[in-house]
Amino acid sequence: MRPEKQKRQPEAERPETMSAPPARRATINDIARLANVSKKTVSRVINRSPLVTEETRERVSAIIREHGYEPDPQARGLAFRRSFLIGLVYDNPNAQFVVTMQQGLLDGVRGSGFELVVHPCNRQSDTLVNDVRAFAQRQKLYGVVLLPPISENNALTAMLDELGCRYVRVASAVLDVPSKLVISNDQIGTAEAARHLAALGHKRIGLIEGPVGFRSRIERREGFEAGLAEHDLKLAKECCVDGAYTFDSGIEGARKLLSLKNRPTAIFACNDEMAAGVYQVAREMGLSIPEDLSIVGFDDTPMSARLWPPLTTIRWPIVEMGRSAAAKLLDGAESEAEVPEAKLIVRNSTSPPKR
Amino acid sequence: MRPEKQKRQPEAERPETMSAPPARRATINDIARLANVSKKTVSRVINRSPLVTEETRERVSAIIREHGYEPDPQARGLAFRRSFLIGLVYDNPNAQFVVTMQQGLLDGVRGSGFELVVHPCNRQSDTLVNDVRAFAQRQKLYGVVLLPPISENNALTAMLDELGCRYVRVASAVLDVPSKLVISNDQIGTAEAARHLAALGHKRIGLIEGPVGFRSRIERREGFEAGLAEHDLKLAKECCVDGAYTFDSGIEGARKLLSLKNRPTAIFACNDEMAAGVYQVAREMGLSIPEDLSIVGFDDTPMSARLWPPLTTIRWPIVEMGRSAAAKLLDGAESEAEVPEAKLIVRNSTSPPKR
DNA sequence: CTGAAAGCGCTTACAG
DNA sequence: CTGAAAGCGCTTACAG
Repeated sequence: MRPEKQKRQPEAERPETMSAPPARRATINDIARLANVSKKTVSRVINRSPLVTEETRERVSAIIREHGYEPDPQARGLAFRRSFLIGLVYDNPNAQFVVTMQQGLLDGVRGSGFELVVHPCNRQSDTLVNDVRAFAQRQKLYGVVLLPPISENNALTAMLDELGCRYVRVASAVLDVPSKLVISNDQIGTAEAARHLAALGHKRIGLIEGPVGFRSRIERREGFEAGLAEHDLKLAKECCVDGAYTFDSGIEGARKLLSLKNRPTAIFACNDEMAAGVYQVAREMGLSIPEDLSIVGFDDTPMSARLWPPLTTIRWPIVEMGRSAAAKLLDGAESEAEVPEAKLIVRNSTSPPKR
Repeated sequence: MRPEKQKRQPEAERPETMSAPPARRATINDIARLANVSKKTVSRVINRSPLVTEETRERVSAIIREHGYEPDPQARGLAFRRSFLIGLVYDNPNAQFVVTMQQGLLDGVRGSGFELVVHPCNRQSDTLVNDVRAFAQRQKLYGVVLLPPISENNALTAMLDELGCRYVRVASAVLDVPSKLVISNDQIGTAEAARHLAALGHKRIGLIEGPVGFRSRIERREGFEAGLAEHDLKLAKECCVDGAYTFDSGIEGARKLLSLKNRPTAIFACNDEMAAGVYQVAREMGLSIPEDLSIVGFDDTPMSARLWPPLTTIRWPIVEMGRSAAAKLLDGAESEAEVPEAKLIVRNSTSPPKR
């Protein structure tokens, strides 16, 4: 609360070039008067109530259009006891993912009168649930979109249920009912990556996993193993190392894998950042990519195409997932927006193993 | 408007696990009753009006705290004829910049009760101004933050003035009064980059510029030339090529520069994306970095450190700029938040020229 | 199918 | 310094 601020020098802030205050916008009362109906009837038209004769609806609609009337979301929200705001709650270090998701959500929300309010937060914080509760409660959010990994937090969704606040989770596994879930199907992409490497002839393959506690860690690994299994390949125990979806953890993981006596001819890093770390270690060790080492990432960030050689990686349909999340929030389960599958983008970081 | 949606199966959406509806939150009336004052007095306390005795203020504040009362921003907004929402209006392809800026803005807004509503838009669209007007008007935005390059659009700010909607522009040049401007001082960073290259002994230096029409194009170039001038160096005409802040434009620019008969020993690309394009061309041509070609970028995106060799680039204080923008919007000109200067991050893409 | 009254939770403008 | 009344622009619950 910093409300006194707006009272300070209220005139001084008005630049001299400022023209007369803008004409008052039409309200529901204006429309009602002009249409010769009660405001309640205008309200019914706004809210698409069936309890209006076609003729009345036409007349009122015409006047609404004519005057460019738009109902005030604030007033409407106050009466509805619910705002027209959608909260985007996330704790994701991947800026590209967040911005792309925002774009998809905004796509899905376009023309609906809803707005997107961003709310980054800290997964580690022990006030996380209370923070989000305060946010949802204070703004009387219409709904919330939860991005991974905090979309996996059931304490969060339990709190939202308690509040009666809708939500949609974007997640890599079936963590909820379909109407509250947009699933990323990481397995499909990682299985394809595994098939690709196997088809190239790689037998000994390294895996740098996501962080423990992230659902995507499990999904990506399982998909990858399933893909290998189709080629009767298995991941050697020593060829699996932990990662944290960070560049540094990719470096660390690659060091471990590439210092193995029998070192892998290919490495699948569970995201592009870690794959970039593998590049770095390969360079330090004088291994050339892909001749000495094939590398596959996950995300298809812009960076992946800037690396040298350009990285083979998995692209997932983030924009479409965002659109779908918005649709589920606004329209409920009824709208099953199409979300294409993740797919492998083959570039130049993969080739058959030497010899 | 899709208001009928929320009426459909209102019960069905309530999961069975859902506990009783949450206790009604305290309102101004509850506090007034409990404190034995009128709601107007509570309102005065909320709004830090001086017209309340210290004793009354104490008593009311205690009850507010005790009940965890928070005034409803929607109701307050309706009465104030202004919301507590800040619009972030941008058309910037750099996801990292946008997310980092969001973070800074949110930092600056924290605890104030204001929220950030994202509104990406299209610079090219001829309905841009009307789109933003509708947005600001409909939501009765408290204020708007404009990111480059649309922060340079005076039609936009004129419209906002006309609406009486505060704004702060984030821009690379003095485009407005200080209270409405957070300046990025690109010149400081690019001058340093020039000095760095000159000090290394480069004489023939190439420049890949930003897109025509972007103010940062001019600023970055001028700073760079100023830095060179300190070492009595000048940019050869044929060594300046247009860019568009995209990877592809960096490739194109680098091709031109590196096919010059007397080719530059160093290239300054006006952002990291274009610098990545220069890497690519250098590789294609068999030039090694930095031995055959030194490269400097601008932005210090995470990618810049993943390139090989890691890119020397200019880091600007995006978070601090965001904080400053929020402070200016909320507190007015009075708060002159500190914004550090841009600075050169020297990595391994620069060295003295060969021979 | 339509509307008058009351209310959502605040603040304004006016008294005192 | 404090408060009763009216109002912000909508919707709810209730009549008819």
